[in-house]
Amino acid sequence: MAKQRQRLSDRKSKVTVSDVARLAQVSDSTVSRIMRNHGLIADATRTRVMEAVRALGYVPNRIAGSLASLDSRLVGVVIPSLSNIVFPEVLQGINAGLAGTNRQSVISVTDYDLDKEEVVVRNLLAWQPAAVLIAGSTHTDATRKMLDQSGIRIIEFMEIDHPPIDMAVGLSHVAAGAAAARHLIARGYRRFGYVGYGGTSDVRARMRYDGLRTTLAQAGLSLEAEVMSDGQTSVGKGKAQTADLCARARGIEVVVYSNDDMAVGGLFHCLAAGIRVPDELALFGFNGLDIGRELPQPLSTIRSNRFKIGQRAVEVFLESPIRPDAPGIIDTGFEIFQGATA
Amino acid sequence: MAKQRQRLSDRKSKVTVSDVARLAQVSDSTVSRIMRNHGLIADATRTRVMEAVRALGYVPNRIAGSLASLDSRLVGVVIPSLSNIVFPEVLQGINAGLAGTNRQSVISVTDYDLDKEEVVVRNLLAWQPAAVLIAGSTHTDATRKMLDQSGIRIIEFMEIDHPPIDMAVGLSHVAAGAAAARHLIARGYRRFGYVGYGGTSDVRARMRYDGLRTTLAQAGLSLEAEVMSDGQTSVGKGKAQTADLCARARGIEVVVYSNDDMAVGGLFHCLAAGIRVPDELALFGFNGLDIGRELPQPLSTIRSNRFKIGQRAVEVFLESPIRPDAPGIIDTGFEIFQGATA
DNA sequence: CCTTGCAATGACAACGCTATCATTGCACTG
DNA sequence: CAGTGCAATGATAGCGTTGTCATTGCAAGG
Repeated sequence: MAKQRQRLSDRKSKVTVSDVARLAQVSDSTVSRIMRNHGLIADATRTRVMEAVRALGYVPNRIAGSLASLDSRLVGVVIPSLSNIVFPEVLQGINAGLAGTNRQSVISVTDYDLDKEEVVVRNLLAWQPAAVLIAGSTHTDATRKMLDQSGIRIIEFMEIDHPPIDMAVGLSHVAAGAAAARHLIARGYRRFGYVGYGGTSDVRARMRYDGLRTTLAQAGLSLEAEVMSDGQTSVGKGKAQTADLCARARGIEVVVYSNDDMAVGGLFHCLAAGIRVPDELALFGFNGLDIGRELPQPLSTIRSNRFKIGQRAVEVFLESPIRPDAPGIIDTGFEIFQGATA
Repeated sequence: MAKQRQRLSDRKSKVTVSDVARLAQVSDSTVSRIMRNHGLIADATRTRVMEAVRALGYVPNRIAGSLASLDSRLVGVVIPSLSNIVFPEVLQGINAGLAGTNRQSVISVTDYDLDKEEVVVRNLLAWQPAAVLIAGSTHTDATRKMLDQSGIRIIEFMEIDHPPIDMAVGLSHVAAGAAAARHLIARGYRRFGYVGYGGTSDVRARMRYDGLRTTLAQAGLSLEAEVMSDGQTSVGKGKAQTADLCARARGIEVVVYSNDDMAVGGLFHCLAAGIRVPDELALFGFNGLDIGRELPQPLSTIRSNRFKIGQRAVEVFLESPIRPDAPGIIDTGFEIFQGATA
């Protein structure tokens, strides 16, 4: 005779398939099939079972289901930040792509910390996701190895400047920085300043910066003044750092910003300080945020398409859930927005 | 002799506890204990097992673990939107509260749609979360029933104007609307306009609106002009609707906005149209977003503390993971920010 | 009336881990 | 040196589903 130990003394009185099956006078299998809409079921049976489901308030346990079917229906998403609006925008694209699918996203935030990213990825993989969508291509070796060995689809989004583990969806930030330089040079600017944030932690901002500098150098130009700060982007920092730059440097014609938040702050400084934009000082951002377009003078910037990046990343997975032999890259591009500040 | 069917022909060659145990010459139990840091383990054994873990690249399967321990370590989070920056801010607070815990958040978005919320909640509960943090107190009956019957902690955040299922953490939006009215009346304004979004879908914006109107009415005043729009908040809408309102209404002294996004748009309109703020037209927002503070004139508004709301919501759960007998309310308050636009 | 074929349902072993109880071995104690 | 206590480890039955195979019952066909 079996021991029948009480596994957990305070067992939650959870309703299980068996409870439903008993009430509806069918087997567990039938209930399971009905809940999953899978296989042939007589109408009468379906009705009877659904009544039992409602009567008992049965909610299938996806944890057990995932274990049994070896399919969690989860898509892991790793982003560096929630306070930088671009990532919620990507998440919207991801959710849009996932809508109508039976898959669900699980989001983790790394705070731009690669060690934290490693922890976060390990925890994510423990949930046996069908794919991982992760921002950027810069990871610790251990992270990269885990992602690679998982065998599932790994979509690295936002940037395509580095060789991906599996697939990269985004834009070239080096190219974007270079394009900004060429555009501004073509518009006659020669004396450049730079205002940025994130120091070394925001790799993509850094790549744009590098692209900008390199292209300026090729034209015999340079950044005559820069003000960088640590931590998160903010309009406030953009404002303060622009004030700082104006105080320090003479004769700067145009300031390039790491992104639109900072640039908006720059414009606010100019408005408050009575600096005429773009005549006295021109401003150029990056991202093409909505707010930039609504400013009294539309912000000159480069538009990236975050929503599309998220959506496209999901599509890649949905179109081929199995990792292909060779890595690939999808360039979602970018677009210079003329605006009125540069 | 057992049948030993091959469950899944294409079995992923996953590494399991047993593989690790075999390599390290210990039992499954010991590996499990080591992975969970639970129970007494000899140093030598721990080292040997961890080596095996590394050698095999073992990642514990939390789905199996959750099923066995009947604890998913998940906290479900339901929010209406990602594009309204306030919700990512709450998420940050939630993540902050969860940091250092072994719990993980799972986020679902409803797009301000109560039917979608019902689906989303059902899917969330299927993952057997230890708690659900959900924005707002307005749900379908079915949603409310599911949440209630789950027996787990249900923290409704953002608003405390309705009786909660279990616990509500946030502020009274009716009171905030009323406070705005009193503040502006005290500052001498008599002729009010309103610019809002979300129609009926953003219940909290609606409550602020109601609080405002009621209090104005008590003072014998009313909203002389209003412009409402559907869908998501945006600076652009605030700008356009303010232009609209200015074109339509004469003699309005102050415009109250459903929130800061819209108000910032309003200020941009005034800047572009040469309307002097607050002399010709005063503006008053809601939320206390960072950007409002950095404007050339700081936006007059009411600060709510989204980060704190998220953090507090998590704390409630962590402090008592079991649902108490009686519902409760935690008022995180709000604060009028004088600013320079009203 | 006996096959065939198929729609409908049932039985039961996985899935990978952990809670529980059982066992081992060794340092002390008296 | 038997007895005691405890640190360390092992064995195993679930956890609630689902995939697979088996079975049932009934209509159609000869």
